[in-house]
Amino acid sequence: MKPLTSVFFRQDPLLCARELIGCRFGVGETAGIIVETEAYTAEGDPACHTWKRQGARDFVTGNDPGTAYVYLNYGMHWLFNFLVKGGAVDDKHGETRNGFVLIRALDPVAGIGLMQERRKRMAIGELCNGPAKLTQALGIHGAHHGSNPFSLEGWTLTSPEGTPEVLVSTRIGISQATDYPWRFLLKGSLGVSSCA
DNA sequence: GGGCCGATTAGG
DNA sequence: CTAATCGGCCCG
Repeated sequence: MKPLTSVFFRQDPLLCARELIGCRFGVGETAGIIVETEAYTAEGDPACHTWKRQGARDFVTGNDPGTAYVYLNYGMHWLFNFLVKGGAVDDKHGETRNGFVLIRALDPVAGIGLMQERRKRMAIGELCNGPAKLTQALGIHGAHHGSNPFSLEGWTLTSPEGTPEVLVSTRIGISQATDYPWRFLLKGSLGVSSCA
């Protein structure tokens, strides 16, 4: 139940993605428990934007850990990531990298009426069970790209109560590096985007 | 400038 | 199963 700070995003993206499971993510009057994440690493990961895009590589070098990386997919869907920069510290552990954590699904816990309004009165189970659904439900869009979530009015991120049980699987919806087990799920949650 | 391809979603 | 819809990248 403690507020996370940008220090949380100074660690390896895989650890970060795993530890975000069970955290409460709030934007304005809406909030949800994070139940599905995916890690992407800035180097050695063909599925990461940094693999092809100079702009993504510049984003990593030019921004602080925790910065929001928001991008438009299929010309219509905003997807939300946290920038993770483990590379600057903790070198002794060797496996520390830079990258991103994609938030793929939430269990809605607050502002459900507003979420339904934004999501065309969709059923509760369909409000945040996908990476583009949750940005719509929370009101996240391109204007948030590059901003620091911890300085945005009304944004909160707090650690779980207790210790969540986390499941691991391969990432979905991509065509490169489909065998990396870098997708994390809250055990028992029905809110995940698909499979499980 | 043109063609192609997405970290997706809602609706037949 | 497919349409929707647009920014990046890779050519030429």
